[in-house]
Amino acid sequence: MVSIDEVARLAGVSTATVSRALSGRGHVSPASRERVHSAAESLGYVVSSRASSLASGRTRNVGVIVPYLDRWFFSTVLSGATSALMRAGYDITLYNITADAAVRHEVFSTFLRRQRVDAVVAVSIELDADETGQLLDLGLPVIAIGGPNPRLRTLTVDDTAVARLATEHLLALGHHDIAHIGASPEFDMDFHIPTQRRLGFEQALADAGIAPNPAFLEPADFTVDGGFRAAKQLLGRPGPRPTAIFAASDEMAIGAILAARDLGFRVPQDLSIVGIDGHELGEFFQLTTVDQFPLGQGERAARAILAQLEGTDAAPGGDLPYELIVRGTTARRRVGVTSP
Amino acid sequence: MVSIDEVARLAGVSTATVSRALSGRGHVSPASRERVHSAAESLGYVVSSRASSLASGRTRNVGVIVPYLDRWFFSTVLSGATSALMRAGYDITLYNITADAAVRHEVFSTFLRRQRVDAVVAVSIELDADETGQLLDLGLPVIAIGGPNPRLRTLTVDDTAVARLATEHLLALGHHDIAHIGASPEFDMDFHIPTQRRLGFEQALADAGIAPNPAFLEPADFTVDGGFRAAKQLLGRPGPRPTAIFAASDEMAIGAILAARDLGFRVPQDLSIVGIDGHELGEFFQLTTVDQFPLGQGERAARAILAQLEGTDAAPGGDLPYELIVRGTTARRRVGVTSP
DNA sequence: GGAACGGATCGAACCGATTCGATCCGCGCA
DNA sequence: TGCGCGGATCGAATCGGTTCGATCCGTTCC
Repeated sequence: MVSIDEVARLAGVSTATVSRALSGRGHVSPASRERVHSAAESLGYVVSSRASSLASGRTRNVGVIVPYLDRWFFSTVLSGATSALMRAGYDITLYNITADAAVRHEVFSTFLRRQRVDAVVAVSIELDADETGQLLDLGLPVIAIGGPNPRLRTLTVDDTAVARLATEHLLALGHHDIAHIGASPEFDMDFHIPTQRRLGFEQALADAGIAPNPAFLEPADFTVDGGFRAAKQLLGRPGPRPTAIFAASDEMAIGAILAARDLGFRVPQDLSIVGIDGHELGEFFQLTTVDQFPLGQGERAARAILAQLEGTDAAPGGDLPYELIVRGTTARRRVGVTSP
Repeated sequence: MVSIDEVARLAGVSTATVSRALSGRGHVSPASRERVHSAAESLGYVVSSRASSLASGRTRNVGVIVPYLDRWFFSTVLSGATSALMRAGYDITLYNITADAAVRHEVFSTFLRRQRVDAVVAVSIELDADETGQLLDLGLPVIAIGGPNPRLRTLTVDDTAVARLATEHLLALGHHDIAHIGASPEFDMDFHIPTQRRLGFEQALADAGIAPNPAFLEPADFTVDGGFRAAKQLLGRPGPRPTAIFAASDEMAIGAILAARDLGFRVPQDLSIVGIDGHELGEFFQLTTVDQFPLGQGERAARAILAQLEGTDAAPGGDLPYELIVRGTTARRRVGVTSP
């Protein structure tokens, strides 16, 4: 490997000047700068991050913690974050916290403390008090996407408002008998998002003066299959039947569409369905949804971290955008034909 | 941050001994080892990878290059690789080569040369000669998953054999009129996998003495939507109609299932459909497929790299497993009812 | 009993950059 | 002409570990 000394020799300057010329810090005459750059180029020299980070304390590397890699939502956020960071010249070190509690603990107690990263982005992770503390202890810029955490700088979407928006869309179309596929009320403590979405749903109903029907609350696990099963229950069960379904994720909404078709219900004529997320398959299924732009979430997190790192810190975290995308799975309630 | 000197002082030994005790290299008496470990623990000391890697040349970090993050197949391979590497105590630095040619070039010419990684795993990337050369120049262990590359150690599945297996499954069920959704013959040079799969398809037909029907070759882009459109063409067009479809990916196969339903064809009674990959939704759609265990691919790549890094290099790359999973979307051809 | 051996330990050189403080020099101004 | 100032540059200290070579010492074996 080429070292800075060879570049210095070839350019006829000291290593100090090479360092300043290449990093852009401190004064270097245009002539020297040019000589250094062409010497570096002709030798194929790239600054060793090992040495550079030891001496300067900067790594040009951002740690990203994700709970799942093989789920569409998370990998999309990650994709947005990585491309923005790489464009800025940063490397990304990936910490995949999947399932295994031992690994998860190790990440916070060891991996992150190796001084390998300049900053940390935590994507949609429910951090407990210990983990939050360990993150803070690093003394680095930290951004958490998702779930509010008062001790951390966060980028959050208002999950309750999102759910309310989806529900209000159905209400505006004349639906009263609206079912929800998502969190079971007992799940409350563990994971915030499903619960927030259920609360938003209930708020919207309450605002419209509609009493919640417990039979219209069907728990599911946020997968297509889960949505499919839940919808089959809602539609197949004897007794009153909803005219619309609000699913807490697009995957579940897609499952619900397929279940409805299976049972002979036409969407949206017989049943309206709305989801949340902005899933890549939403377009294909003509799914009405509240998009929360996961790619954009990753990019915003990256920009926020970069702003902190470069010192031009303007944005103090903030709210993430969302938007109702009306496509083909929702329609006005058909009066008089609804409940056969 | 705690440094090695503090640990040495607390344990009453030299920094050299601390280093040997914690890394497990060289001789340290059990007593000293114990004192060092408990000193380190009580101080919350973690070896600085900056300093350690500069001094030793080892980073405990593996670079992983992926072409897409937001596609199921790649993120699943990545997930398998990361969890295996993290379990072994390695960090993962992620290089996402998506689209942008400038970034892609930068990765090979700069990012990877920063001496940040001990080894590189390239996931399903078609590397050109330059890129292969740059990878080799790093002088590090490199493993490529996917596409054969004579200059690199690779882990590959025999794409032609996989496609042949899928096709032979349909043949064995009595189908003669089999369509293929996948690569167009003109695409040949760019990307190997679609072409290999088409060739396997054609080989299997030839072996069975069936002349290929150009009208039964429908190009598509490996997405659900692409498979959907392709199947609509195949099934809706006037003229002879296939009794079975072999799609070159599960996503396209799922699109084909939905298209068939749309048009009123029953799967598998009227139409058999088989895919490739082992997609997470395969189970839900009861899709018959040739699974290639992407999670396992990532794990195997990780193990191969670890073996090279730890010196216990036994496995010289090799072939990846695949397996026909017969579920509900394929059945015997219904004699006499096939072509209305 | 002494040489040979090998485990335990230490001091110090070293990895390859960054950056502080010092020196040098040209220029403007009194 | 002399002085002060600031840009350009350099030497050397520094970052925090790892590891080489040397020292020390208790065993084993002639």
